[in-house]
Amino acid sequence: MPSSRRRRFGDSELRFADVFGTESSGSLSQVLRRAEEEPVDEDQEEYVLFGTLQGSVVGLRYYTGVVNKGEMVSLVREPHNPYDRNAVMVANVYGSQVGHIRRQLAAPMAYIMDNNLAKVEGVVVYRTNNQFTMPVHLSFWGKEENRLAIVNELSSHGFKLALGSKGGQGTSRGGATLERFWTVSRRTTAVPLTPEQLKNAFDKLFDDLMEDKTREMEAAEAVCTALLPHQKQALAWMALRENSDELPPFWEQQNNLYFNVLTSFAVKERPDKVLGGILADDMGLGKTLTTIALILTNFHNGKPLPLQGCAGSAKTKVSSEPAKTDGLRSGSHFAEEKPQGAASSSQCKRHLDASNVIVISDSEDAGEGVAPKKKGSAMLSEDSDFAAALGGVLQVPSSQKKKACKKREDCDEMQGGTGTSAGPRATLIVCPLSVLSNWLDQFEQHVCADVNVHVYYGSNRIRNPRFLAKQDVVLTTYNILSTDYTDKRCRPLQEVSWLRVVLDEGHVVRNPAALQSKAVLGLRAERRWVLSGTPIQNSLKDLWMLISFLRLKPFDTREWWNRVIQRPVTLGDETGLQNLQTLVKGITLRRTKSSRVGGRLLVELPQKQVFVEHITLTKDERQQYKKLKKDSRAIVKRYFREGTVMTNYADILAMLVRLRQLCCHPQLLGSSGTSDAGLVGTTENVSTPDELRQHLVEKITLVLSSGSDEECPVCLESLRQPVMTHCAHVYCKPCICEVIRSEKENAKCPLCRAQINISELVEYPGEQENLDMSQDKDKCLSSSKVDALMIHLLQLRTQDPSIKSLVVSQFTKFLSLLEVPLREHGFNFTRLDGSMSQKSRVEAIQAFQDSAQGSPSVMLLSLKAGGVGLNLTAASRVFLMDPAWNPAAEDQCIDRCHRLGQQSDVMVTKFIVKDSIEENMVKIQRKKQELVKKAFGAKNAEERKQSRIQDIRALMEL
DNA sequence: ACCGCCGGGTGCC
DNA sequence: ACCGCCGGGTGCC
Repeated sequence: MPSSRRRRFGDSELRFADVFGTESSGSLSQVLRRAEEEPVDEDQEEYVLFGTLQGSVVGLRYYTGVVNKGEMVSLVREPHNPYDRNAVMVANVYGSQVGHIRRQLAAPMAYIMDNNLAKVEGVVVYRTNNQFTMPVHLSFWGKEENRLAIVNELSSHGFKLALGSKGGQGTSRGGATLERFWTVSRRTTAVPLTPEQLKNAFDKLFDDLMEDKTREMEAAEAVCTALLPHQKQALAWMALRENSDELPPFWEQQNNLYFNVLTSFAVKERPDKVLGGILADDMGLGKTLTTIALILTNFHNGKPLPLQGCAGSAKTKVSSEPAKTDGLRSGSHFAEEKPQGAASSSQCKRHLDASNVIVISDSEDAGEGVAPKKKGSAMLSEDSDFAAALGGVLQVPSSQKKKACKKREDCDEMQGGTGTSAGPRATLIVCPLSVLSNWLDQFEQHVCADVNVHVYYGSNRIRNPRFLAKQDVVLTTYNILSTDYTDKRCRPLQEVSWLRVVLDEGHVVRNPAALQSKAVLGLRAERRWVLSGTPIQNSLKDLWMLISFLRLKPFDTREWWNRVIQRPVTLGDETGLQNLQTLVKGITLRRTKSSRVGGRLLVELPQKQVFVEHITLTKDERQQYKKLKKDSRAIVKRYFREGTVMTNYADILAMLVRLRQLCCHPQLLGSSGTSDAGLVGTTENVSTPDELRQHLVEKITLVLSSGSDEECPVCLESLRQPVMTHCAHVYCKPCICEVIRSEKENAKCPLCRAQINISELVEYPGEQENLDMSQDKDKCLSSSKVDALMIHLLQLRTQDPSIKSLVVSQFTKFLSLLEVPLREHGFNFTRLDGSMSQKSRVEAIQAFQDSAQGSPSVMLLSLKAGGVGLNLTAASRVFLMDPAWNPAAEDQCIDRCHRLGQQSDVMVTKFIVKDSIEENMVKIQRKKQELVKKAFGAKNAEERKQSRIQDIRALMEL
């Protein structure tokens, strides 16, 4: 850049230098991403193509960005440009500025873009040999209602939109006249698909993902559980993905350039490798074990993790912050109860005996760099630390031990000392709290070497990045990750350079606006993995987060994802679908329980049978139910009449809860349950702020104490840290706080648009065990449902006392009520619910899984307690006491025992009260399941609201 | 830019 | 000479 020009255009040059200068690529992505964080980034699914326009890009000679024929460009408004506040900048896929839109056209475009009337997308369809300007093909996308405004604005500046032909194409060809300039080979023309075809295509997305992924790999010696064949395949594939030198999907090498087939973008530098991917195996196929095996086996180029091992210990060493009793002390009890090396050294020996003891001789004379002859030996010989790790057990000559110890100590002085190189060592695993203990269990169970697993959790967690980097594995939760992220001053997880980051249940991260998403995207790592049985939860949009996390350029920027993948696919473009499949295929391994390898089932599970048992209420129960239903209906009817269903949503939910409770047991309603007072009052007769607050606390307690699986209207997930607004709507605390923060003083409730602010939010006081319960013990009445359950349990005990059962309810209070008859009949039982500490959970699970005589035969389980990873295979009977809103939650619950390791056939009994709200719920469940099958996502806020209202009608039979 | 536009030089053909 | 025409300088926003 000549200095005269720099002076001349000083202001703007400088600013661009700031934005683009520091990094060679990706900076614009950040700018774009920042822009997209603003609320204007609505569902583009409703967008239609208004038309196209030929424009020109000027000022090419001032910028370095290049564009090839057919390449897509992005258009970015530059409201602060000193020469023209209408300026529209043009940038290529990698974010380098190419030029500006000519000012005459920039004027109407600025208006359109600033008022969010349309999204304008550019493609440089052909190039002239003009070095100063180039033509750009602009397509205008937006909501139908804005069409007129756009057409008017353009025509007032003398521009006219040409009708867009064959819309949809991400690599938009726009006007038919331009078709001939399109040279990149695209064989198929866009043929819209029917929803049915689309759905099938989505299923197919994961088909054929097995091919050439059947090679097996043995796990490192430190893994002492024998992997099943399909797990060895997954391990081989994962290691391959981590050591891969391949170009990411859609990149091809052409001469000395790297060319992106989809965006036509070419760069000299090789695009960053995408190390990692999505392990999308079905639940129960052992994603956790496979990942543990990966961590231990593939530290560097297929070599195992070098383990320190000075002492004679050979077990997973779990550490967490010292003593602190705030809720959860994951893992610490392992250390307390089983001092290092004591418990499992026998396990280790067993393992070593069974595998190869040649280890030592090999490791001594193999020297450096000898090609591996057999599994294990080479890994050991090439890494003295690892040999030393085993040495503790195998009695390596003491000189070698000492040497290894010394080395380890030295390494500890360096940040993230690895024992072999200066590169990062630690793997960060982020998981939902519910499966955290499962990870610890699995490390404990499957690893027999000295692996440092540090639990980063609890208020006294060690916020020291240097310390964290030195661990082998750091386990934390999404919650901690996002909480830390809000503290700008101390974000240890963000500071560490991880060898590997694993997102367990990765689909929980799907809303790009959520804090946890930002935190996840900010993590630094060489390799990235997403574990999820259901990578696409609701819609294709969900996948973007994951792709973005994996940094699959250029799709980690929302614009390119939308243009090239999401919109073409949702518009039914077959090419778009093919592209999506190629993309997913390249980075995903998915097998289901019914997948077959070489004609054989991947995993043979015992049978599962589901029975529905209809319960008839007693005369008394029926009468009570009828009365409550009549009163509730009257109130809901009134809301419908007044059109205030949404504003009184919490009240309605509370009434529904009461009806459901009554189906289970009258005592669930509590003291107020028997009279009209039990119905929720309106806020009208509440005057003081204190009263209002108290009132809201009662409401939120009523709505949530039941375990009703309400979703947060912002993140669409199950509620996390639920809070209630003054207008009585429930959200995740972080979600609604984020809304309030971004909207400042004018924050409105997303559901009813009432004014809200942070100080007025009412927190959910949590599950309180009803105290009168214990006093009522003796006069505890039974109920039809309780009786039905007891008949089953007693029968089972006579039939075969070793059979274990899960008794599941959403109402923890109901579980407490059930304890009474269980005790009366001398059942030994355990209990697992959300209010329990991590420690007592683990104890409950262990006790239940124990097969010894006299071990508990029943587990009282709250539906949402314990996450997906929970392993309750000791049970072969499941009693679902009450239907859930979300049928998937029930299935998940059943799968906790119907999974790998289950020895017997599983029988599930669902109790449904005849002629009650429960039957209506089942109907809705069924309908929803069909909907999920048919329409793929595509539900916007309004549709969701409508469907909720419809649900209420159906439930109340209105 | 093999353009458009601006402004200075110039002035029959 | 308050025009036309010529040719050099110049050029995104």
